[in-house]
Amino acid sequence: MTGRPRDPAVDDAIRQATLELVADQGYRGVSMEGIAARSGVSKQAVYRRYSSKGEVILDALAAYARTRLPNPDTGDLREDLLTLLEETFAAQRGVPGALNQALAAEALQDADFARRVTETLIRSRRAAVGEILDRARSRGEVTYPDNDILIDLVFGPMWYGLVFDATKLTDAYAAELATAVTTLATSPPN
Amino acid sequence: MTGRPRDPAVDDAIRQATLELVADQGYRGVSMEGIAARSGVSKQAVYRRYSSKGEVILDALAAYARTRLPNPDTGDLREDLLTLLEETFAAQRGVPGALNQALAAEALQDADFARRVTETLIRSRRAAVGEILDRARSRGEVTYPDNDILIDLVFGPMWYGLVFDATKLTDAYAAELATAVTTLATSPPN
Amino acid sequence: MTGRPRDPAVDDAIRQATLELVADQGYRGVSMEGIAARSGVSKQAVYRRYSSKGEVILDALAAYARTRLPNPDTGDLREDLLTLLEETFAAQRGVPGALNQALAAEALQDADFARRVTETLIRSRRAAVGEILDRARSRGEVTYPDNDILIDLVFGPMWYGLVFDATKLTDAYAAELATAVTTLATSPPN
Amino acid sequence: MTGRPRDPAVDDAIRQATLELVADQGYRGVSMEGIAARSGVSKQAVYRRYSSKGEVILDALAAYARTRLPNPDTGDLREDLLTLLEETFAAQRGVPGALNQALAAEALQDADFARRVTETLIRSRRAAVGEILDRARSRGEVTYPDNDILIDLVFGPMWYGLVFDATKLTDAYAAELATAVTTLATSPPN
DNA sequence: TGCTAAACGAGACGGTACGTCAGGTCTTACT
DNA sequence: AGTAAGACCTGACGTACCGTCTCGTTTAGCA
Repeated sequence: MTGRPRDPAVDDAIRQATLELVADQGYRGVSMEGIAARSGVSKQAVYRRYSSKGEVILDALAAYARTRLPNPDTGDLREDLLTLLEETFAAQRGVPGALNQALAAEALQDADFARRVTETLIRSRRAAVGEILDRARSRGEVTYPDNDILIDLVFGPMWYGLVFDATKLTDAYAAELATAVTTLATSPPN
Repeated sequence: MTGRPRDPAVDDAIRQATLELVADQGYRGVSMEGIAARSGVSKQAVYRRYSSKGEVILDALAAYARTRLPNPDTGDLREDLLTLLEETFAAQRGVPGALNQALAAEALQDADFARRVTETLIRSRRAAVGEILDRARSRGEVTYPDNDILIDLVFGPMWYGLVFDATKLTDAYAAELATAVTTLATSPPN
Repeated sequence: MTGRPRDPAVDDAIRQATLELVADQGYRGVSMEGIAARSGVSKQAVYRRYSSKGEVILDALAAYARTRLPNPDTGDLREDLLTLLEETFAAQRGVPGALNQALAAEALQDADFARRVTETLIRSRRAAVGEILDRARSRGEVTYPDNDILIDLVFGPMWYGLVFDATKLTDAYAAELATAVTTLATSPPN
Repeated sequence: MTGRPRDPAVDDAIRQATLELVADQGYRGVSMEGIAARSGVSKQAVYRRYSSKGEVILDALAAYARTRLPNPDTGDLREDLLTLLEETFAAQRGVPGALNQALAAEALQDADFARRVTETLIRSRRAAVGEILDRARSRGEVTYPDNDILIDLVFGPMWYGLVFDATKLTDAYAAELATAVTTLATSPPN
């Protein structure tokens, strides 16, 4: 039942090759064939681990996310949001951005995959913002009743940017967005 | 000297086949090969008109957009936004939604195409919201200084939804979003 | 120094699976992978015993041949040849025929293997005919000077048939061939 | 209805590459992939013309055969047979021999293909010998009643040799075989 | 020139078979 | 009892083909 254990070096090589390919050529340049070739690994070895291109990308991205999920707690809502957005946007301007674009491209082609992504990645990112809001709410900062819509307002523009113009995601834009969301969240109830 | 004029029936057949394919099978089911086959037209005839799959989709979508760009003017900001969002979301749940998803998928794979889409489609949609805001501003309703970020907050969540879960774009969600943006736009300056 | 002895049940399972596969699906259906799978034995266990597919087949066939090498001695050349050909052809219409075809296919792809087959199988089959001829020669029946060519005329048509049309190898054909070879062998010298 | 005509240069390149591969590496070295690669042609172009490896080889061989089917007519049976056998064996020692081996290997794996080969190649080769025999028969040389078995005795040993030892097919062997078959064909009826 | 039909090179797709190798477990014989 | 050799199973691995597909281009001929 045991058999030869999977070679961790192979796992790493696949992930590494995926990162390189996405970074170099974007989603268009990524193929199962190409990943295998670049990583010096057989196609079998790739397909044994992942059933599709999307899974490879999702896993590569998850590996990133595992190491650094920002969860600032400065005691000030706007500051927290700003920190999170700046860090997140900074990442989106690099390799993780390309990975996210690839992920989105896959999700657009496969509803099932989209659901998997939501459950794997999106949920935890949303939870991070949720916690920031909840903390601020317990401090009495937040008056807006609905967390969900606030979270959509935080991430929606990011994906909008990723799809059509990733260069938009600057620190300045993070500041504007943080201000807007904070303003809304703390607006006096009518 | 001019030669045989292009057959408009061919144009229509291509557009029609594109719509059908997107409607039936989503972006994954769309290919230049398939469009030609379904429309009963040669591949050459397609490539003579469009340089890529993206262009076909963009054109098919532009044809839609030309006919119905909502620009409500009820005299009330929230009402205007709500109307626009409801109409837009309704469309996104149908064929234009699938087209937009296809468009996004293409844009994610080709930065140049993304720019073209921005200039062709996105700009005019944003302008529509900009006009709504400007009218409200001239009525004294809007206090928030920055139109751009408000527009991002209107459209960002829509694309976010299109990528990961199109069913999210309900009338109820339109209402929540309209409320949120209106609240922010009309929040008292500090 | 000694280690665990090889399990004879494994030997049997391999041979049995090989026979079944050849019988069911012919040479095309035979693969080392398949033999291992069908016999419920690991690939290692097969490769430990045989270095190639050809060796497996050769061994399976040798097991057959060991049990029944016809060597009729009726006191009449034609009768002897007829008996031998009928028995041989009868076998060729069954599993041993499929094995011989597989053997030929391997031999055609590997000259070394062809030589091994010649030394293992072909030589003894030829010897059997050689003895029939020698006995007839000692009775004064055979006048033709060259045994080798006579033996080629006995077996050549069989392989010709195995390659292109195994159904040809009927009793009637055995009779015609026995007659022809006998006629030649006993033809008056000029 | 017309479409672009097939490029004859592609046909030639495929045939040429096939010949080279068979000559260099034998049947084992021949693959559809390899043929395409060596000929500098796409796999599609090969599959468009031939449904299998066997068809490629059959066609390459047919092209050979078309140019030189020996049909000697010296007025003497043995002389005719000898000429035909010498020429045929000479060819078998070269590229056509390797092609014939490849053909046989395919035929052994696919009964349908074997039938096709029989109808395409084998039949005409047998007919050539049949004509020689018929001419001799009309001269009163041949007394043996059955052409078919005589033809089997001519070709059987050749295929026997091709399968297990192609070096056997020398001029000396051709002479022995010609003598044997002539002797049988002209043996006095009993 | 527009248009259809089909060929073409390129290369990804998902899969199979080859022969090898790495981790375990189990069986024998020699200490 | 302890140890070492080797059989054996499971399953991973790189290599090489398989036959199919789509892409974007090209070539011929009809309208």
